[in-house]
Amino acid sequence: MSVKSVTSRAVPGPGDGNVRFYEGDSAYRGKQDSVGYLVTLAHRTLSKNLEAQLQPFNLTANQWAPLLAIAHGQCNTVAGCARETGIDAGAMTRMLDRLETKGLVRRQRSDDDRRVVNVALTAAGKTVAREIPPVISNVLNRQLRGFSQYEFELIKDLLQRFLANGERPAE
Amino acid sequence: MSVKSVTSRAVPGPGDGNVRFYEGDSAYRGKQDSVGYLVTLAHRTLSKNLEAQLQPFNLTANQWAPLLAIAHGQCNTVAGCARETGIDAGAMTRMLDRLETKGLVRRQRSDDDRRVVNVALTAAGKTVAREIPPVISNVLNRQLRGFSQYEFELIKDLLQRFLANGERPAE
DNA sequence: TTAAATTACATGCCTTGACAATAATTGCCT
DNA sequence: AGGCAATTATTGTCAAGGCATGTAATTTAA
Repeated sequence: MSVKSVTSRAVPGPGDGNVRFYEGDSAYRGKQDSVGYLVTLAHRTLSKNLEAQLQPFNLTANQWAPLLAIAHGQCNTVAGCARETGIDAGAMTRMLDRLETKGLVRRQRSDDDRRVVNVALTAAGKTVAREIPPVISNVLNRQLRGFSQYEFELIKDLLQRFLANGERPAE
Repeated sequence: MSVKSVTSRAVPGPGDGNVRFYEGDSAYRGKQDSVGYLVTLAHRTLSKNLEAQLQPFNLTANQWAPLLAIAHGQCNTVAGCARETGIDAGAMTRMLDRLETKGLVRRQRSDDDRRVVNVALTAAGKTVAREIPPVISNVLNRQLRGFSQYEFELIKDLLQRFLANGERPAE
């Protein structure tokens, strides 16, 4: 299902693309009026809930993503996993330190290219990677309670555009 | 403008409230399909852009919020500001340490209740608090480029519901 | 009026991420 | 071969937040 058909590009208002939602001096009325604040809080709540449900697996809210990325073959090096999950390479090195300490990940210097460190899941890591997707799904579904299928597509579309705008460098 | 009239509660689908958007085993197809991932990335991008624009003020992406909360009289103690901004009290102590170091905030033990530390802006803090709202607004408006007024209300409504679902304790 | 519960703040420890600097390696070009 | 640029991984430093603990002050309750 595509939602593009109902976004602003399809239904452009008179001043489309130049609407000023927030004005400098008056700012906003309250916290729940600020998209920024809402995004921040949404992120925090989600992390908290993920963390709670992942506790039986001894995983934090940020550790499942790289784990699944490796499991799905989306990356097999430090830099690759950093790119894949969108975090800093240095942060990924230390993330893998922690996952390795927990016995979920194995690292080995590549022979082909000795700059590269190859990353793979251990047996325990594979087991966890098999068991966590339902947990993640449950948390997400829970936070989406009351959403229609249409609204589900809608929030993704709006967030993607918010994100894309943010990544475009300031002119 | 209210958006409630187009949300799922007003237009309930057949299985409203119990839609499973993510299934345990198959998880999701890609990163941009995960609302969680999108929320995380939206938050990261926003922080980055805020940080860039606040650089002239020697402020980080997280320091403007408590500053404005104090300026607007929404809090005047450590615990109060922690509640107001939704972060941990210990984290707020250290946040105020940093703001105090920068000369933007002043702390003084209360005489009425000596557990309490009263927080206030310095002259420099007041100046900054006056100057930053336009900066915040610009960043938010930029990330909302292409949004119609209707979509602006929509994303807030959807995020609020996502957030409210997340804060409701698991039954 | 004591004892117990509560509140406010601060601190320590941990995870996390960004940025910058560094070292090693590789590829390319002359 | 030598030089140079790009890539890879790691490390240090900083900001930040969560949780648990500790301490002092205050409030509630017995």
